[in-house]
Amino acid sequence: MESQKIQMTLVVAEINRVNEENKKLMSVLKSMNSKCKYLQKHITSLVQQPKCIDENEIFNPLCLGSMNVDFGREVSLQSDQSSSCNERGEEKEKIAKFMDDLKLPSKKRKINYMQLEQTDNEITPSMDESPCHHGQSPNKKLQVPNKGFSEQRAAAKKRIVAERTRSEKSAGSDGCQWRKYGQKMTRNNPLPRSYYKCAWAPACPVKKQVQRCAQDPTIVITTYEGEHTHSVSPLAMAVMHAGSSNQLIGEGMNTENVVADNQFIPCIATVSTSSTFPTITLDLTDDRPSRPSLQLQPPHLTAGRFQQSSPLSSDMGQVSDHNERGNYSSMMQDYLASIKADPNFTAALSVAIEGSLLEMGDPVRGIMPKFPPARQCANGSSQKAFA
DNA sequence: CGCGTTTGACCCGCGC
DNA sequence: GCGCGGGTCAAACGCG
Ligand SMILES: [Zn+2]
Repeated sequence: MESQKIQMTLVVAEINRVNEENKKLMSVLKSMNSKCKYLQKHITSLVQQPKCIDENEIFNPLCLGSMNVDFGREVSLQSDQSSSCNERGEEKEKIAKFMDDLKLPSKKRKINYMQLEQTDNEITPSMDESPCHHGQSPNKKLQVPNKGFSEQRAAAKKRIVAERTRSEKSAGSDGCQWRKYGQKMTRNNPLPRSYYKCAWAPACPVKKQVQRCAQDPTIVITTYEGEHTHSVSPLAMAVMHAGSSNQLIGEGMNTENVVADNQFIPCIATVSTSSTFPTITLDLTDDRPSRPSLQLQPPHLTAGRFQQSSPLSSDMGQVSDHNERGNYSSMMQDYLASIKADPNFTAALSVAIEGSLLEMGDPVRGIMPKFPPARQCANGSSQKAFA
């Protein structure tokens, strides 16, 4: 009898706790919905504006602010509405001044700008030179010559997202499985750069580069390139699409300027068009204590669906936070990240979730996105798998 | 022994 | 044409 009473108390407490969480979730969903609406409205208005890029436009970095935003379909963002095409002379001067401010070797200031189309944009990492601000320096490799536009444009179809994280905050693991295939010392950074390929599917073209910041080795800059050819975990999705799903905070002379206000993913995505190409940098180094760090290791990993020895285990992988694995909080973050990654899905999901939250106790079970099965990379030589 | 990582070699594009 | 630098390859290595 006494034990039943205790059990009853526990159950009531649990119900209360779940109710509280439900309330929190409801408010989060509402806020996310309003943000989604705002973003979509914003995008719609931007898309309706006439493009200021024409076929002959070579030097107009302000127009290069147009970026690839993947909201299920690809749309274009003109990141600076105020800069019209009529002001190019003035803007050119600004750019020249900015480049001077960068104190780069003269050869590196020689920039060729490729034209960009709505679905044809490249978001570059500028992780070389890697100062601890959001990388803005032009990268030699990323300079695109005027010649060979078709090739460059084909290459530009690759989506590139740069992510800046603190290593001690689960920065390296992002819900995807990676195999390291190279490491290089780079000219402008005493710390090596690591090269990873997606190991979930042999044919998946996605690569990522990981480099620690020279001035603050705890900061890791991760650059993702390409789109997964397979379904990925919501976390990977969130990272790969975070440039569009996170609100943007501007810096530099031509950035999308929206105050970041995200309680669940402490990420500031910076879209910088001050350098050669627009850059999306996801700043996960935010230390605001009230905001839990992004749990980049999805909860399903705790069920042993991944190999213990992640490819990241030797370097960046040591940052995975085992203490919080599998707890409810991280699950919620994963879940929210996945929702944020797909705004089109958000509205429909939120209605369904809203209903289910009112009826059910568990707000998460049954609505987690489907994962691909963990793949053992056991098909012979790891190198040959990508030959 | 299998698998992932390491690391020197190689390739390629670019600037001079 | 040459040198430099970044990216990739692949044999060697190490770990479980
Ligand atoms: Zn992949």
